Amino acid sequence: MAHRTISDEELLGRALELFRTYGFEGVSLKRLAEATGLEKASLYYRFPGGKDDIAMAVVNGVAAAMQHLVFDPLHTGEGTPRKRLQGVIERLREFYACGTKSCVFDLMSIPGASPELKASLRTTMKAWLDSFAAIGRESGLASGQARTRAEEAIGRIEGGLVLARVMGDGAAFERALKTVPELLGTA
Amino acid sequence: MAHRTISDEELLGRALELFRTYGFEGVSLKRLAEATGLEKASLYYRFPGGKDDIAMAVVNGVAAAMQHLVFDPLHTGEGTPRKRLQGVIERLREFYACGTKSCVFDLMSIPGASPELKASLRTTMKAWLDSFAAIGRESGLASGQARTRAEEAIGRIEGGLVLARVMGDGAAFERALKTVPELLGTA
DNA sequence: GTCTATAAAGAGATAGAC
DNA sequence: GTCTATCTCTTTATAGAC
Repeated sequence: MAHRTISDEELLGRALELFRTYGFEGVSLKRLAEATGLEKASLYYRFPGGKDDIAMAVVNGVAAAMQHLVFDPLHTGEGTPRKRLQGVIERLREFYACGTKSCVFDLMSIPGASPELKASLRTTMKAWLDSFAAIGRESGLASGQARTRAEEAIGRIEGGLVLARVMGDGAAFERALKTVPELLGTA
Repeated sequence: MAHRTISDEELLGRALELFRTYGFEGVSLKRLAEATGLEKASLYYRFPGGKDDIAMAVVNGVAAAMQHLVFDPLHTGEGTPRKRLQGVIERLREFYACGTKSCVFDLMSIPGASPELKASLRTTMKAWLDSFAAIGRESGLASGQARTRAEEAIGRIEGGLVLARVMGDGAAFERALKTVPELLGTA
């Protein structure tokens, strides 16, 4: 079958699912080709840098997703901080499929990934910390405590995802999400 | 050079460092051979199942390490719960090298690892949860809350390790460790 | 118990047809 | 813009010498 085109968005979405499932090192071009319905050579045409290039595009896509799933609604959205944070938590629950899907920050931040990729992950993580700290301040926390609590909340979420993966049960992630409003002062 | 023997303990220690650095999929037999000073064929002689076999032995070693670094001192050790937990936290700090080393529960619990390996990780994680819950109860927490807090503490530790890796700075792990005594009621 | 050598499969990468 | 074909290097795994 010739010319089985697939949009960049669809392609990168499927690549994301592979990377967050198998980890950076666990994803091969063969797997990417099977998941996208393209041959390896076609992937090289669209992403000349090969796997690193695709992984970078995936991570940039995640950064964009975090921007409009989390950062924008928290910062420029309507309603009380409490309501905005509730909405963000709902979107995180969906993004991580109730704890059944792992975090790309976790599985792609290991050696083997390019320095650029790791830098992008770090930048997005910083933005997440800033975003949660801002909502904490808006809810009345002092600046220093808002930073501490933002790290605590994100740590709980990431740790909950690890626990959920190890235990084979998303419940630990759900419980972690529940602690976030109190940590950020919107409970 | 012939017959460059290495003890199982030393061999598995070096393998552990590889697995917790590069993840399960990122470790090849070539890397294991280089790190241990043995040829690949020698590794197959000692671990006939190859990489899966070595990984399983590594994870069993980690289970044993957790037993005498964490579970035994918490359960049968001397001193107040507060003192025992302090000692355990010190040992965890050392085991994770102040947040510069990742958690084997995290990096080895992905597809690619054998079901037996994942089962062993889960069993050890359950033991960790039980151990922290027991110290919480001993410190006066109600049974249900002790379980919740144990998961919270381990989640914070695991999340702190993920944050430390992503940010390239162990500080997030150190801050996570600091929250543990309060969570378990020994602060 | 470790070595050298090698086979077979998988991975990354490119050339050239359509 | 995707395909088939191919090349090289890596990885897993085994056979047989010492």
